[in-house]
Amino acid sequence: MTATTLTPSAALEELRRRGHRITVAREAIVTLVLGSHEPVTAGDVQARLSKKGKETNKVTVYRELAFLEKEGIVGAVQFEDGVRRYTSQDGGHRHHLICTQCKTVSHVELPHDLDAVERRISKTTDFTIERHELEFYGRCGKCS
Amino acid sequence: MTATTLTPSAALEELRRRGHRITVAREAIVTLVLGSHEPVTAGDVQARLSKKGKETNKVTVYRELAFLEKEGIVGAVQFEDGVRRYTSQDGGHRHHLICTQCKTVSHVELPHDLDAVERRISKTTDFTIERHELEFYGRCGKCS
DNA sequence: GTTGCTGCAAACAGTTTGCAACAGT
DNA sequence: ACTGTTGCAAACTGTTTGCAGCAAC
Repeated sequence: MTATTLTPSAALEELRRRGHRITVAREAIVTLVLGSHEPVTAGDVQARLSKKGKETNKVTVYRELAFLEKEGIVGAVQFEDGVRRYTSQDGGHRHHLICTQCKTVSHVELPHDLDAVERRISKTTDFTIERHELEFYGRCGKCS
Repeated sequence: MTATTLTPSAALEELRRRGHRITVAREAIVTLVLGSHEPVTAGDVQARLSKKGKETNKVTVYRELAFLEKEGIVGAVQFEDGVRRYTSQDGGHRHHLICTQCKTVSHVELPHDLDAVERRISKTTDFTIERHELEFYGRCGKCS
């Protein structure tokens, strides 16, 4: 459900509707993150903007990414290097396949997600699950 | 399999057998981490040592934890705050239940772990899974 | 013209490194 | 006495905060 792809322009329009300003930096960052297939770090974002001649202060990048996350435009994940990564949320919840060699991140979607596992935990503990985070570490096709 | 509990003294003996020295700091840190039921950060370790009157430089704590991980005495995990945590590895692989309110971490062990899920991924992708990391975020019994 | 957004400097947390002194064997 | 281990200072990375100026509306 709600697996519709959020385009950069739709996202910007939604932000404007909510009373936020559409600045050069905001537009560039929204476009970049929503257009990327892998989760990107603040550093990635700044570097890619810079490569396009759009120099942006890193503080602005951090603030903008936090803002977009708060507004629900992008999602955030964190792997074991402890660095925050941002990504589009198309297609709902994803699990990550992280190559320990080349560090590339790809996705899998599981048909029933972890429904069975979560049901079992609800039954055996008094913990109320809100969400989960699942990453697989190993070797991608190119590195194995 | 190999769900035997590793006691601090057994761990220290093993380290000595491998030719490492048993120093005051090493003994204290091994005992502390293996005796803790929740994963602990380097900061936790230093604070608890300090509370016992065993002041230890934080650099030593970091180095010792890294050493113990390399030697396979303790395991490391990282949640979404990006802080490294160390824990005993008794009972093999664990999944974490992290309360978003009180930050307490507890464990679950799943009877067949994620075997079915991993088999499915092996079948549908060319990724070779070495291990996985699964955390559930939500509310613990006390906080719900 | 408001006021949200940006950039700079500076602070901050967690972690790592270089090197001299020290302590376990 | 050898050399692994420690502690101190200092660097380093990722991230956050305070504040004055700017730019989107």
